[in-house]
Amino acid sequence: MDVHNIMEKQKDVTIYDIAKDLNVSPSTVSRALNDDPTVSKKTRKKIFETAARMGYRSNLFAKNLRQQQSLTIGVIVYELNSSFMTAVLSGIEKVANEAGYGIIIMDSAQSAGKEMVNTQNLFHRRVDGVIAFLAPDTKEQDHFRPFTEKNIPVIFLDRAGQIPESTSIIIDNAMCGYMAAQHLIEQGCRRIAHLTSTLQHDIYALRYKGFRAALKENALPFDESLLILAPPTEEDSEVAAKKLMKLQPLPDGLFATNDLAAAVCIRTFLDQGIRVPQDIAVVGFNNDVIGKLIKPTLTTINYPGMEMGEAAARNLVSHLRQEGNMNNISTMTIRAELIVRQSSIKKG
Amino acid sequence: MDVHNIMEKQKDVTIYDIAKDLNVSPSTVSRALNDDPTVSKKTRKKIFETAARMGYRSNLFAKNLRQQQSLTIGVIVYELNSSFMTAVLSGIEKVANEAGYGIIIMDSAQSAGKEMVNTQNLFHRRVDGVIAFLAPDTKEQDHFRPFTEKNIPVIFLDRAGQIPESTSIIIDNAMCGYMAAQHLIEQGCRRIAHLTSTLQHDIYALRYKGFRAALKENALPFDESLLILAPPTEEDSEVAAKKLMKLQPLPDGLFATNDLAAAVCIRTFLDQGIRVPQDIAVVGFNNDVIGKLIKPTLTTINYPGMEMGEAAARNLVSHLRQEGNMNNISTMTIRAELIVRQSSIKKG
DNA sequence: ATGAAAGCGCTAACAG
DNA sequence: CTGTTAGCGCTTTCAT
Repeated sequence: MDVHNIMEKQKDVTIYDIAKDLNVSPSTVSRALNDDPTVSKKTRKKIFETAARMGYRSNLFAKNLRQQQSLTIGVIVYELNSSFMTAVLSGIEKVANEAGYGIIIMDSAQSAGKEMVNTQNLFHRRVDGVIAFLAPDTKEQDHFRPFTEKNIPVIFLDRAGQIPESTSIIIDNAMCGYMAAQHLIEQGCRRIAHLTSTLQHDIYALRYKGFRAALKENALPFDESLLILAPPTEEDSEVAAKKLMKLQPLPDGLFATNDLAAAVCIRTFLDQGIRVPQDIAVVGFNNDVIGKLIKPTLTTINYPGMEMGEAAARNLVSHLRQEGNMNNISTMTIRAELIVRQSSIKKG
Repeated sequence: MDVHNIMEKQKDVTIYDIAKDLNVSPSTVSRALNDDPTVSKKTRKKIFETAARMGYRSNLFAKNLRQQQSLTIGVIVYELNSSFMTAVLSGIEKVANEAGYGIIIMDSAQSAGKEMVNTQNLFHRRVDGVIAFLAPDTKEQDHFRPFTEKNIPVIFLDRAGQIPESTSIIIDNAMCGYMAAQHLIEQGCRRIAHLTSTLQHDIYALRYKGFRAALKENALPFDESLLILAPPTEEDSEVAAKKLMKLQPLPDGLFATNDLAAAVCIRTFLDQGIRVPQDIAVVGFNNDVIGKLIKPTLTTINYPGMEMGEAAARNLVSHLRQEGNMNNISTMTIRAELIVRQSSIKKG
């Protein structure tokens, strides 16, 4: 048996092989394969046939090396398992693919350190552009500098980037906070608690700001004990829920900036005999699938992932194509809306 | 010199630039940068300093072109938004990164067509190896042939691959089905329904087989009306739940092969006044986070994603390194276990 | 310990 | 419409 051949790497078919086989020049083969109209139909056809027959695959490395571009967009996310992220990703992919770009996804898994590694990785892979969700604990953004220094466009989603040359696509977080609070107030809530991750980050700070603004407009008091900070994990949210239940008097409303956190709170409340929405009305954030499965179903803010992804990719592609009509946008704001379900309805 | 270049794309620093700057040869620079011990400490140090100062980044395209390898593993998944997938991905990433490989993730979004595009894409990107979750509607696997023909190892997860040279990492689905049924029987269930996606696929067929085996062992009857087929989406699962509720007499147990489907069923049952677990005990599959948040909490089969991902990556890396000690494994089975929660407990 | 030179596979002037 | 040629940036013999 030919034991050796099994271990050996197959030699690849190149355009030279095709050229030799057909007695044409490599350039003609290259042109044909790239749909250059100057190649005659006849040779074109022959070339495609031979390429298929010989099992040719183009060598992206050589192509990229030569063309100084990778036709690839790097996407950095801070998590993968949320329907929001999935929606964003599919939006990006759709637009990018239509424009001839591939995407490569890197997950920072909630870690600023990993995010830094990912940016370096993408940089070395020479992506033509970057779409990034900053990790929750990312402070400064110098690790994106290498891109902007090389004129590689960077688009930030969700959290606005501080790099001047970059574009950010966000929602109006203050408005969302305002809507959530206003809705709870309309349902008769007078003592509304707020559960959020951290006020260090603008998205949460803004939601909180809008929330407070609504309270103020309605002349409702708010004391610091009603503000609970906890990462949106199952464990931390449960601890937060218990803190909420200890408040005297019990709040009659809760605005949580995360659906998972809201769901865990509702579960914990119900376990302790606190009724939702009768005793506490709850509003979440993100419109994750989970909100439709828990009892009561969860009122939430729809964070339009697909639209954001599409907007980001479209913007990036136009940057890359130097189309110029979108190049000077520094911030785009996507519309988000309140989805009312059972968890907040006190009034019929 | 061309003054216009200032506005144009930055020219990259190459090893030639470093070499010229230091009056050494490009080969020396290359060697130094790759930690070749034959380079003297002194020049080595100088080279690293100059590289950093000049903002050098190695050109992966040139390197890959030269070395005929990409140091990249392609990962194809059929969905992104499940905690199972996330766990698998992080397992893969951890092992791959430790071994010096990058990973590139492609989402087939439940579509065999997209899966085919993704395989071609990875093939052209010349990944050194592939880890794949087949899409639910993938029938034959010829699109993986190009890889095996070039001796590029392919590892299938979840669903066993049919390509002879490939390795598959799976769980014992029949055993899982058996465990689920056995548990329900022990809880006193006598008329157990089964909700699954399709019996076309071995994983579901095997779960069903194990389930039936347990019934038979306990001399319990099963008629075809108790078998409901539906894709594990929210909408389809709701339709399925309604079908289940129409059965006469009502089943007293349900084994669903997906946690989301199980959750939707429970919600629908409760909405109609059917109690869980008292009237129907429910067991799901996957151990998604959702199972801990719904009321009652969901008994399920823990599908150990992280372990599967690690096993897959470890196996692949050893293939690539020709270590030989794992090369002839065709199937690895990972242990899965039953996690008992409220939705199935009829007996204290 | 270092250098010279060739070549990985491709594309893009330029020349017919 | 097609061919010739040079070179993208890197690694790797082979030579010194």
